[in-house]
Parts: sequence; C-alpha cells; structure tokens
Amino acid sequence: MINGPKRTIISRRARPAKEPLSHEQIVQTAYRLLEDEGLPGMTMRKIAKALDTGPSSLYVYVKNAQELNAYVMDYALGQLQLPQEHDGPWKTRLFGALEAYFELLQHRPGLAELAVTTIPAGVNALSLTEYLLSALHEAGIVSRSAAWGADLFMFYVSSFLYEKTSEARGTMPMPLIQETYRSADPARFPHIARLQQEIFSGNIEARERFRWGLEVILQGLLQAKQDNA
Amino acid sequence: MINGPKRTIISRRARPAKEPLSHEQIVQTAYRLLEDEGLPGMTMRKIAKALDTGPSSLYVYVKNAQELNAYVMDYALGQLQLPQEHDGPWKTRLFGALEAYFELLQHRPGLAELAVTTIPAGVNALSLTEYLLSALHEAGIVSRSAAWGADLFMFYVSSFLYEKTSEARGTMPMPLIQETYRSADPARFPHIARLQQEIFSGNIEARERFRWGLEVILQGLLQAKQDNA
DNA sequence: TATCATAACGAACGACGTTCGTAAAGAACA
DNA sequence: TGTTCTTTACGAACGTCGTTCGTTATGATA
Repeated sequence: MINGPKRTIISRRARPAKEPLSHEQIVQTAYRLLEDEGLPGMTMRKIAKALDTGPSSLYVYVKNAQELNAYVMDYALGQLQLPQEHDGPWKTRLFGALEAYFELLQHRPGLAELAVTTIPAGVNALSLTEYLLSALHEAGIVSRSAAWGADLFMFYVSSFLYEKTSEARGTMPMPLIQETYRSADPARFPHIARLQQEIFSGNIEARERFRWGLEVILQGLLQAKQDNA
Repeated sequence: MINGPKRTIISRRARPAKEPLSHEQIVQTAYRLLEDEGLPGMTMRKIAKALDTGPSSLYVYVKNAQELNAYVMDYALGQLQLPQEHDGPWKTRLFGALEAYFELLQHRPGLAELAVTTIPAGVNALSLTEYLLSALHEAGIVSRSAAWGADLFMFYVSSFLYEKTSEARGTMPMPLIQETYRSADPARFPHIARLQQEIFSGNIEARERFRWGLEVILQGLLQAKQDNA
C-alpha cells in the first residue's frame, strides 16, 4: 500500500520510555497511599496513577489486589520497632511488642482494617510472631498454648483497633450504636442498662482498655499452662 | 401542540403496579442471598433484582449498604437459639451461647466476614450481650470486667471464624501461608520452626481450638476479678 | 375533586478489579 | 551486527459495584 516517507513508527504510548517498575516500588507506593489517604486511597488504579502508569501494569508483579494487600501488610509490619531482645523481663517485652503493634495500627488510617482482613505472609510477620513466641517461652508458656496464644494476642490487637477506628472511618455512626444501648428497655435488658457507662467505657482512655485485654489474655494463658500440658 | 387521540399516558415503567417493599422484606431477602451465595451475593443490585425492582428503590428504606449490613447482621443474630436461662450452671450457659454464635457464623458463608466488619445495632445484638452479661454476673464477674469481657468474647468468636473461613472464601491461599512458615529459617526463627505443628494445629478440630480460647479468656477474666475491683 | 408527601424506578455517574491484545525493550543467539 | 524470543508496559475495554437524580405513579388528606 501507499506509505508515508519512511514508515516512522509512531508510538501509541503517551510517553517514550519509563524506568521500569518493581515489586518493591509498588508495595512502597501502596503503603504510602495507605498512610496518606487510608484504605480507600489504596486501589490498583490509584497506585498505578501514583506510579504514572496504568492499572494493568501492576499485574506483572502482583497476582491480584488481595495479594498486594498481604504484601503491604507485611511491609507495614517491617516498620515495627520491637524492644531489644533480652531487654527487661519477658512481660515488658511481650506487652512492649504488642503496644508497638497497637500504635502502628493506630496511627496509620486503614491499616487496622487491612490487618483484620488479610493474613500477612512475609518475613516481618514471622519476626513479630517469633518475638512473641520468645517472650511467651520465657514466661513458661510453651507448645500449643504459646502458638495459639501468640495468634490470640495478634487477633486482639487488630480487632481492638479495627473497632476503635471504625468511627473515624465513618463505617458505623457511633452515636447511633450508643443510642441503641442507651434506649435499651431496662426491664428486658437489666444488665445492659446497669452497665451503660462501662460498655462505652466512660472517660477511660482506649489505651487502658487495651492494656486490660492484654492482662486478661496473659493471665488466661498462664492459668491454662497450669491446668493441662 | 398537536396531540394524539387522547394523550393516553404511556407508563414508562415496565410493570403496572407492585406490592410495596418494606424494610423487613429487604433485610430478609438480603439475608437469604447471604445464606445462598455468601457475601458477594448480597449486593444492593442483587437484592433489588431478587425483589424484582431496581437498586434505587432500596434507598427509601435503607440509608446505604453499610447500614443494611448492620440490619442483616442483627437479623442473623435473631436466628440464635440461646440456652434457656437458669438452665444449668453459668459456665454451661456462657459457653453454650458462644458456641451457638460460633455455629451460626460457621454455617452461613460470609456471615463471619459480616460480623467482623459491622457492629450490629439492634435488639438481637442486645439480647446476646444481655445473655452474656447475665452469665458473667452469675460467675461473679461484674462491672467493667463484665462489660469489656462480653465484648472480648464476641470479638473472639467472629475473629476466629473469619480467619477459619478465609480459606473457603479464597481470600488467602492457605497453603501459601503455611509454606511461608514451613520455609522459615530455623536459625532466625527457632520458635516458629519448633512450633510448626502447633501453629497449624495439626489434626486438631477447629472446635477444640475455639473452646481453648474461650477457656483462656474466661480464666483471665476470673483472675482479673481477683486482682482489682 | 384537588393537593401533596411518599414510594417506585429508569438512567446515569464515577469508581472498582481484572483481562486482553499489542507494542516496546532487552537478552540470547547467530 | 542482525534476528529471534521472552519479558515488561499499557491503552482499551468488560462487567461489577454503590449511589444520585429527575420523573412518574400512588394513596391519603384537605
């Protein structure tokens, strides 16, 4: 057919070339978006846009969004500053690690939700687990109790903060829930009526309630140690 | 302007009339879809289709999807068969109620995910809470410990089942996670390497592990009762 | 019979995750 | 140096989602 001068290939791409992407770059960008805009800001499309590319480009390095979530979660755990090993008694280390996790989830909007809905698979998740197991071991909690106990502790942290941040996320109108309990018929729900203040924890700092839960679980674990193997 | 014969108004609606919708009808339909197809089956559009209408029609009775989730969750709690009050010792009633909750979440695909991500606001949630508070009261666990303890128990149930059903939902490829732990460097992660079997709980029934957690939390609560007020 | 608030609903908007076909880039090899 | 082939990049599109808007029907009230 009739050709132009030399058949100069006109690139259909908008930009001529680009430094290549990478797995790590994608995860870091996703995490930064999560920090800045919360979970709604961390979508495949927005990550791609932040990297100045299209969403389909990400699928070379990541199987799907769910998998990326797991990587981001593990990357976030990498930010954890765990207390030095052999630094103070085991309880200080145990609670110190869990409180560090607490603060991490608290200060990154949307990270708590991510923690609840994805199981992080990566070396940083292993590090946290190992750290907890180590402290529990020193406490004399071993084997099954230790393995399940570490899981229970981590569940507790993420669940606690997921609920705590649900108001900030606008997920649930907290006043409406409070109203449901407040208007509960004292005849049908006498205990609820009596425990109003405690349920919504009066003026108590969230940190105190969190700490209370840690104590409860720990005491339970120590108790279970005595009961059976 | 020039008119046709009589300006017969041609309805733009496909159907001439319909029996009206209702809040309850919508919630029930949503719950049925949740039972049949899991959480992905319970979308505004699919609920509307099941009711033979359009999605916008639902917004007369429900503010948004999130609110509908809360109603559906509470409706699901209404299906709970709690042990008779004053039927057996308090521990039997306490664990009986929590295990009934356990089974409810276990048998309805997607309900565990719903339980984790929404705070049910309704009379059925109140009933469950009241029931737990009553049993805890009889155990001598009162006030702050009772209020927070009931919450902790319910968290535990939904978190436990959310993780347990995450494989069935295809959310996380369980073998991949297991592989992460199995291939953990024994030098860096000695405790993890040693506790392989316990972490993935060998051949242990999920029910047994669940029950273990209930015991731990309960023992912790009983212990905390002695320690402070 | 006229008025008016409520309910129903079609259409559309803007987001989402993901897939597909194709173009560019770079490595391997001749 | 020239050719082949695998990997990476990416525009376009598909189907889905929640939600909003404007309009029409409905049924109670005046």
